[in-house]
Amino acid sequence: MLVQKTNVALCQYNMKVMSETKNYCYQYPRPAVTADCIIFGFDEGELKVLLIERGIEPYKGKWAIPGGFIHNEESTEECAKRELLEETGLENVFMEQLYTFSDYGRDPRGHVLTVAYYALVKLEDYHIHAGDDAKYARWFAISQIPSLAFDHDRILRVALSRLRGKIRYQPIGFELLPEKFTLPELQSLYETVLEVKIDRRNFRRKINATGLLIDHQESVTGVPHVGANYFSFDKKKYKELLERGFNFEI
Amino acid sequence: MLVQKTNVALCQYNMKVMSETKNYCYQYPRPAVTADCIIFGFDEGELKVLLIERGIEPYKGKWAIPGGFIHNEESTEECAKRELLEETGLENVFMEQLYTFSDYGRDPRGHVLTVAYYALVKLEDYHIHAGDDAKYARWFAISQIPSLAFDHDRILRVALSRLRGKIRYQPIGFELLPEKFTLPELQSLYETVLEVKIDRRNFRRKINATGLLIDHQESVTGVPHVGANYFSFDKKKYKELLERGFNFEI
DNA sequence: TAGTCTTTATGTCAAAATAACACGAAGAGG
DNA sequence: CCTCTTCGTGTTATTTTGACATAAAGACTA
Repeated sequence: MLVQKTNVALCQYNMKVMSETKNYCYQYPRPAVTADCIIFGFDEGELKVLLIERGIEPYKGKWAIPGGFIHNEESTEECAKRELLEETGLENVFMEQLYTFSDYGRDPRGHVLTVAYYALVKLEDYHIHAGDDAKYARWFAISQIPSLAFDHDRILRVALSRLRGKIRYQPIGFELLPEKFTLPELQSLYETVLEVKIDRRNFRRKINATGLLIDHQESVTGVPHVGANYFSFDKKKYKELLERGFNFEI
Repeated sequence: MLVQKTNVALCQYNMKVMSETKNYCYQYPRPAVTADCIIFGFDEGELKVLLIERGIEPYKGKWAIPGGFIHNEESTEECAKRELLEETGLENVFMEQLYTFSDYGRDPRGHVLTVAYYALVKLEDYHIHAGDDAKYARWFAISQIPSLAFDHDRILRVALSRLRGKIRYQPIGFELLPEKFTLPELQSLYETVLEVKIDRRNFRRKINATGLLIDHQESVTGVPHVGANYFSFDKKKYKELLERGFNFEI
């Protein structure tokens, strides 16, 4: 009788646990899965990253890369896009998978596998949408990143190295500039990301050689010197060239 | 009393389920996680891939990329290495993370997230160790790959495109050749992987310019023509140059 | 043993790409 | 109107690339 009573209590406990907190049971252990997204921006000659301040444990109060656990039946890419939208209000930005981090011990809550993405945003777009969660989100210049939660320092380093490697061989730099930009801006972006100094004339020659910039015949005004010309990137032409085996390279 | 009896039965069932088959319960659903590995080899002027024939459902009888579910507290990289060892007996080969696939619906068993890796093996090593599971594993030339289980066709395409992109900018081709190889062999590898024809003299000039080949002053014998010289790749020197900012490029 | 066959190793030249370099013009502000 | 700042442009020397042909060596055969 005692046994039976114990069983019943245990059973009720099991039921409660299963129905309220642990509905999802598997034969083998599974890591939890998150998608995190390093969001790069470029402003005032500086490469920046959007970080959020954690409001809960673990690492409460620390800065971290935005991200979160995947929902049921959601792919990591959908998750990363959803998180980006929730955190910044941004949609339809350049986003690409970066790397998957799965070391046991990278998260104190247990085994957490994180698929990291990186996004490149035009800060002009961001200014319009910011607001909602803005209290907890902030742009940091690359040179002024605080120490981050989890292994996010490492993720950021990987993202930076990917960005540096990729910007030379694919026209992703334009994703960080306004729709219309000047050649000095573009050059400054390359110099900043790659940490090199480039000769202005040689840079222009190379860019022109691609034939992928549309000249808007329109200049910067209100500056105490001759205003630079506005250009935009010819995405359509690039796609055509791509299909014919063209390789972008700066 | 009836309720109580029912409860007890249910409880016992719960206990059984939890202890025997579903020990691992979580508050939110989690995808299962696998690590799969595309194993490339190069032999007789052909790029090859090691596939295994599935012995169980789903896709029983179909060819697939080797891989499996991660164990408790295991990282995906450890898992990929373990699977590689189990399937082929190979250790200490070049292996790199490729991409993570997580679309719901890519596996009929439910939500399965796969972190794909690719490995480059020297077939001379492989011949020594092969045996155990060899009945179910087979090398396929890239041009003769059958249709594969799950979304493994897609994974293979991604791996091929990564290999093609990377072989030009990093010295990974050497991982596919024996320790000592000839320049004609190396050229044939590049021609095969990149699907281009390269001028022999220009190729040699470029390779020599890197200064990364060690000449073994030793030639192929037993061929009805002048034997090609053996070289090996100077890994130590490459690492030194890397740290000084050197960029490998063919 | 001389001839044939196959594949290796090598150098030059023309064309293209890159790196280095300086000055005049335009706009704003004092 | 003078000054300051940054934009836009062209030439030359150097380096890199791509195209191309011939002589020598080893094995087999007649």
